[in-house]
Amino acid sequence: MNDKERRMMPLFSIGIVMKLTELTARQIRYYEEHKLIFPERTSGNQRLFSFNDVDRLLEIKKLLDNGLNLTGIKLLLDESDVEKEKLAKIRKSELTEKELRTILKNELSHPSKLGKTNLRQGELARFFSKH
DNA sequence: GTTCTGACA
DNA sequence: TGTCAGAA
Repeated sequence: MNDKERRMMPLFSIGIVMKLTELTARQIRYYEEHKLIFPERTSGNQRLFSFNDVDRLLEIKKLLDNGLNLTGIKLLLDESDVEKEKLAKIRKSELTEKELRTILKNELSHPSKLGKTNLRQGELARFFSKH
């Protein structure tokens, strides 16, 4: 079982997640209604949260403190997920030279969080020295 | 005892 | 968002 599968595994009850995130059950259910998290359900219809869900909830909590509304947070989280996949591929060297060039080109014209927080300096430097 | 959905002074 | 009801 790889890391991705581990992070997606449904493990925690809402009670556990409440303690882990210091959010109320009401808030957690509300965020699910608004498609910010996707917990599984037990045969008895009780929510089961993954490590990923907990991570997202902690991020949501932080973003809420910074004054963002749920819509903005959803956009950021979705975008963040896309970038995480890019990084995962880059780390596993699954990208072809052509794809690497495309990503770099896009980053130069439309800088995203890839070049700010997600990408570490070393990784960015690697792009430039690659060719 | 815990969690679920729906509703609202 | 908090909280209560009624059910699972």
